[in-house]
Amino acid sequence: MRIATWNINGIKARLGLLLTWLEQEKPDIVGLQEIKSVDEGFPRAEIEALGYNVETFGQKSWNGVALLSRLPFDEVHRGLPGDDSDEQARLIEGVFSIEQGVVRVCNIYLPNGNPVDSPKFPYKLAWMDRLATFCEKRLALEEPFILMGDFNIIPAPIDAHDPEAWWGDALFRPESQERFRALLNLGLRDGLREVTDEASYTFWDFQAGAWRRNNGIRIDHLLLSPQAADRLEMVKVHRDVRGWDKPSDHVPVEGRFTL
DNA sequence: ATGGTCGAACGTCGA
Repeated sequence: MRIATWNINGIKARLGLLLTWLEQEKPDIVGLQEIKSVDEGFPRAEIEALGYNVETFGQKSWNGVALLSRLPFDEVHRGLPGDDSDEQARLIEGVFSIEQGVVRVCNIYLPNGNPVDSPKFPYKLAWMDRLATFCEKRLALEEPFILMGDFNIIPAPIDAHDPEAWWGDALFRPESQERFRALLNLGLRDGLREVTDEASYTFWDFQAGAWRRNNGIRIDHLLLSPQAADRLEMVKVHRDVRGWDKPSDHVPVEGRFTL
C-alpha cells in the first residue's frame, strides 16, 4: 500500500498537477493540505473519475485538508479535539479495512506559528499539545496508524539547507521541536528517518531562487505507530515534482507499506 | 546583501 502526503497550496490552481501525479503514481491514499477551498468548491468529480473516494474538511481561502483513497472509507473524522473554539480546518482522519484488519490515516496541516511574537505561535504550541493527547489515544488502539502532513516543523539542523537562516523561526524554535520529539517519545516513528540519515527536503520557498539553489527544508512528515513502522518498506520524497510546471512549494512524500 | 513569489480573490493576508 502506498500512502502519500502533499501540501498542494491551493487545489484550484493545482488540479492539473495533482491529476497528472495521481495518474502517474497511482497512490492508494493521499492526504492534501492547504486546499484553500470550501468543501463545495473542491473539484471532487475530476478526482473521483480517477478512481478515488474523496473526503474534505475545507474552509474559505485558507487551510483546509482532504483525503483521497482508492479504498472505501469506513470512518471519517474532522477536526482536532480539545478546543471547541478552534475553527481552523487542519485535521482529517480516515479508517480503512484491509486484509489484516484496519489502517488509520490522519492527515494534518499543523499551524505555521509565525510570527513568534504574535498569538499564532502559542496557538501552534497549544495545537501540538492537543495533537499529543490525540496521538496517545490513537496509539492505545495498537493499530497501523499513520500521522502525516505538513507539520511546519524542521526537526533538526540536517533538515534545513541553511539552518542558521531558520534560527528563531516558529518552524525551528526549540518549543516546536520539543513538541515534535514528544510525539516520537509517545512511540511514533519518523518514517523518513527509518530509511535514511541523509538530508531530504520537502519544501522550497517560491522566493529568492530557493529551488534553484536547493535551499530547502524537511517539514512534511509521516509518523508511524509501531504497527505501521513494522510494515514500512520505503519512503520516497517526490522531489522531481518541484520542477514541474506551476508546482506547489511542497512535494509529495510517500510511504510504502506491506499492508 | 538585498529583495525576492505565490494563492485566494479582488484588498490584503498568510506562507
